[in-house]
Amino acid sequence: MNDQNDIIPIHRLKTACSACSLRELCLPVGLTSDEMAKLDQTIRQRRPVKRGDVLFRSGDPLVSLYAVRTGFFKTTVVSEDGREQITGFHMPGELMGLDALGQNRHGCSAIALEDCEVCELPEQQLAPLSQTIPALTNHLYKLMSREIVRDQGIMLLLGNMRAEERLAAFLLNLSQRMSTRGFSSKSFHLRMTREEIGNYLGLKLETVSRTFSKLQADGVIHVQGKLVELVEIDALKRIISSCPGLH
Amino acid sequence: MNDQNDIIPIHRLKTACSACSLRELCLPVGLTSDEMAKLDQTIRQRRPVKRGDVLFRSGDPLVSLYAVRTGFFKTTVVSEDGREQITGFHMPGELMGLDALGQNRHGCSAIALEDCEVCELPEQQLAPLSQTIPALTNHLYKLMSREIVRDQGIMLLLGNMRAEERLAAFLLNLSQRMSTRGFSSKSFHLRMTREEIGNYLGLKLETVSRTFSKLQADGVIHVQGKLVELVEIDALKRIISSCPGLH
DNA sequence: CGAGGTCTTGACCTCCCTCAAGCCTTGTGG
DNA sequence: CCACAAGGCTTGAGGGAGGTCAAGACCTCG
Repeated sequence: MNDQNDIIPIHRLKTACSACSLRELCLPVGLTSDEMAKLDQTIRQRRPVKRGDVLFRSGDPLVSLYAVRTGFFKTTVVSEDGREQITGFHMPGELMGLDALGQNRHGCSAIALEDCEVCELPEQQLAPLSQTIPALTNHLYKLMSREIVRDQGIMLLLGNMRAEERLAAFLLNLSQRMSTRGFSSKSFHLRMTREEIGNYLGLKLETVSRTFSKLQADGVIHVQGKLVELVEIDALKRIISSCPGLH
Repeated sequence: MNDQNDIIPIHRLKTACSACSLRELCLPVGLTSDEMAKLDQTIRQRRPVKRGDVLFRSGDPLVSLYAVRTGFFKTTVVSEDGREQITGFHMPGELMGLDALGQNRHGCSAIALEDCEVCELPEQQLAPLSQTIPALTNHLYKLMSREIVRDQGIMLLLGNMRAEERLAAFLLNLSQRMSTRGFSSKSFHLRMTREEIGNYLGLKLETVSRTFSKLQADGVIHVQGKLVELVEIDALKRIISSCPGLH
């Protein structure tokens, strides 16, 4: 049936979705190798993005959806008067640009926090591809839906939590995502500055710094610049689910 | 071609999507009358929901998507330790439950703030319907995408704005949505309590009350219990786009 | 008409912000 | 390879926006 897909041309081995180490996290999830081959044909792989580069800007017309292949991105929204809010940090295997499907314009900007590579799914291919791969439609629904759930979680964090809880939740979230990607869940490099962490969490950079110091003094984590080690993960979890202000 | 759809049975006149006053806001947007007829056949209209009733609960398996037909809903997420965050207030024509498509479980709870009616789109019909009405797939993408953009806007509000700005943004948002539905944009009833407003905006109810009083003292609005009149809409807009804390 | 929920207002307090100073890290050009 | 600049981080001191606690007024609905 799909035997022609069992042999992948050597020269594509390194880039094809079907051979990508992220295929279980990224767009191809749940596709047959037949379907994945179709996907491979429409996706432009391994486009490099330099640190600091803007992949797309809020307001730009939607050209493509982007999957992070390597590296780290942040997405930001900006209010009329210029206030910026970081809405997410994005790791390999995560899709960016879903918020643009509504108006065919990006609602946020994506900026590389380090040298990155992205895979590109042209918007024009989206409708035809959805027709030929019904599972993809469904998968995109799921991804968008998960994005909504994620955002709602952040709303809870911003609306209800104190500084220490926010930072603990942030670290645990990073830890969990690192481990999903096969990295250590206990120690990792932060790719973003204190200011960016603070912006994301609705705090000032000084508060982030102070809270890191406090967590370290409590023996819960160990911080050295951008290197973080989660010493007592359970204690971190206890921080977010203990609620002193609750009756 | 679709002449059978030009005549709508009398007994359905009041309930069919094709005759609904919200059809330009709700799911049917952009559908042909042919397509709308198909939609009409799968949607259960006018299911009543009593004030205080829970339409669906976070964690419930996804049965249907719901469109508000009349009345007002809130959706809430709850953290493990019981903290609640209101993630949105929902007016006629708005769809609820999109966040459940990811895991086939609801990620938030929907509670009626007054006696309501909802229209119900069974989840099982979603895939087949998407096949027969390609425009619907696209429309659902757009709705979900818009939800993401909306949530990002709230993140900006929660992360960056002071109490007065949050409340001004909240009132302007309500005003704009009321006017889209043909109601006055200058005065309306708040269907939610001060506590619910505060929870949504990341403030305490006392702060909401105080801020209402201050805005009234400044002559920008007039509040009498749940009745609000926006006296100086431009002044309200100026509040959110003036940023004293910005350099 | 009374009870319970809702709203307002005051007084006080706390958590986080602001401002400031100094240190550390990183990268660049002499 | 070092010097220096610039950005990033830490820490302290003080202040302010909003939270907390409390009391009383005002709905509204059985």
